Amino acid sequence: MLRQATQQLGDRFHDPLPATSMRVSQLLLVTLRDDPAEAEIPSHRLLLRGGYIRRIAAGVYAYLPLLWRVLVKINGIVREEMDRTGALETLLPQLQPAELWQRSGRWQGYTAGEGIMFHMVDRQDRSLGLGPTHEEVVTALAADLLRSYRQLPVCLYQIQTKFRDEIRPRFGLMRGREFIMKDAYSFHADAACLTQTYQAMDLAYRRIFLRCGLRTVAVEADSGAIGGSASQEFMVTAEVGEDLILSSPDGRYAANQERALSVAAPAVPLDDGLASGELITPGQSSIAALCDGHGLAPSQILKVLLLLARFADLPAQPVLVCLRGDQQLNEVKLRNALSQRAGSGSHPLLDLQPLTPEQLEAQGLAPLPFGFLGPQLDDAVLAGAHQWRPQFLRLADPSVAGLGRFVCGANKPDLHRVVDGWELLTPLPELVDLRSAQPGDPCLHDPDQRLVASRGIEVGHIFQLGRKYSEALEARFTSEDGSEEALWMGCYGIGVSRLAQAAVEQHHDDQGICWPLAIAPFEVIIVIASNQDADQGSLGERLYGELAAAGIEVLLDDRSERAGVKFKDADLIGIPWRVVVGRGAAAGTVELVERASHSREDLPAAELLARLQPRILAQRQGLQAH
RNA sequence: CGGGGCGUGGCGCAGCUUGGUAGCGCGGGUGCUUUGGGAGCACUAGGUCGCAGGUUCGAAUCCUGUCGCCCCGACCA
Repeated sequence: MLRQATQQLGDRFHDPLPATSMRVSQLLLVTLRDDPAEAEIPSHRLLLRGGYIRRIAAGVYAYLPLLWRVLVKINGIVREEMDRTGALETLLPQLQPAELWQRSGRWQGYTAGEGIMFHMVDRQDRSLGLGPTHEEVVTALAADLLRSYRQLPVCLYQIQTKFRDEIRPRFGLMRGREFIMKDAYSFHADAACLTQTYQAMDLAYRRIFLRCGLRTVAVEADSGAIGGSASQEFMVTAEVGEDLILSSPDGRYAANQERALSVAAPAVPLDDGLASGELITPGQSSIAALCDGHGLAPSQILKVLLLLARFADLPAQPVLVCLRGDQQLNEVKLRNALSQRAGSGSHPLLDLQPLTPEQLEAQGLAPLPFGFLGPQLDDAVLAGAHQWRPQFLRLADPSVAGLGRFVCGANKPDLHRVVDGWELLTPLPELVDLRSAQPGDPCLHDPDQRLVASRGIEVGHIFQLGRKYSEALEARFTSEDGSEEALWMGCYGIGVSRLAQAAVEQHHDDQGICWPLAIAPFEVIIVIASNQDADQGSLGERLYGELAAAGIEVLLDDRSERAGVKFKDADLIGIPWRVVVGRGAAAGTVELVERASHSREDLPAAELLARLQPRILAQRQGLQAH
């Protein structure tokens, strides 16, 4: 009786072949014929249609069995390469006490304002957060475990689900509120050792992405909310990427636009045609209108932006920014400049927004002539503000300091002025790099090189953190000379679930996904064209057993569907190699098709393994390092 | 958070303007036929039209509120 029951179960749960093989009939494969309305970009559509993911809530997805196999493979590659660097795998808590984050000074910044940390209060009234990253936890651990320079360096890593309450989750796994990330943290006795590990991670990352079959580019990056000095991002190049990459054609420079530096194109000199002093500009409140009205070039105009910065535990700070008229404000650079000036540890920047007439009114201040503002705008306009600091923080991009004569607002409606030189302005703003580098700008390293734009999906980011967290959380060790010092730290992330989708974005066609073999859920799919045909059935089964026994990850489409359905599904889910057992089965021949190239050949079934195995072994290596 | 859009069977959608008690395609089930690129015919199951109020003899449809989801933006006025 028991034996009979086990036999019945046998078909379904006790396939005698290795676990690397699988029958489609038992895979719970649910593909969609129509494009789901929610998906915009190809990779998102294909993952939904191919039965890889299902949405559970905004930015929250179930990873179905096929995708899980992909993720496990990516994790495997990540693990091998991290282990190769000597890093140690761990698993850290997702539920983290507020206290740790308060000690690092990030609790407010991550929970208030545009904060991205999910947080809650437990029944004992303790505040907790769901980990968006693990610097605090790992540094606290390091403080506990690391005492002597003899234990250093050490690197811990984990592959873990992270939580971020994104302003706008989008594109499926690309920007989710829950996602899988590999994060690593290294600890060192000195900066030189940190640099060494940082470089080792750079190499490990390049290997990881090559092995995953991804074309990536490494770019200089802003270190953002994580903090620290040097930082580099790894971008999967793709049209739909959310990041703008600026790079030089000679390959010597590449940076995220948030961070990119360039030489501003020279300004057009302002000739003497315009008299110095007041310039009547009725209704000309924009750069474009001003240029049209007076035959000016945007680079001859100095524009003024007013913003309001809110810091924790400080009055709101009005900010006056001067930029050349043809340049764009880089908000990331501005935020960094503001954070530095406020002492980001104790007073993190919570919010930065353009100053509005409504806000002025709410402060009990007189309206300002927006569109006609100039750098000389007096602090007196802020006098009597209810909650603001009554002085502007005045910043200017260096490109304005190079201007000779220029036009700027006169701080009166419908009026600008022509100024003979930057040094005539009072009070003189502080010069800080605030402009966005643009495609076409000359490069710093070689002005003959012009920046070129491309788009990328950030799949990895490495940072030299320095001692920011170890100092805040008092993670110290005893150095060789007996003194107590804060640990030097680095941190290194890879978005595993994002990487899986980025791979689809880079490898697909009209019919579906074309997985790089190294991360494909299966390496080969055997399609039995007609289940009714005994020859096909038995040959398909035989090849299935043969490939599986040879250690190849093989999927057998044994469903009683029509051949067309199976072909469509095979293309959609994107298994790299397809073996069709069809009309030639009786004569012992099969068809071998490569998914990505569509190349096909007929061959005797007896030769299949010998033909396929070398290619699969080669493709498991991923892209070759160049 | 600002703007726009959408919530109708598992998926994709129509119906709403002009209220009268729900429909199409795909998918599911059964049967017959078919069988190398998402088959055909027949039968069949499945929806209190996101939710809550309101107007009305009567609401998927009109009004109010609310929740959810998607897209754009959140920088130069």
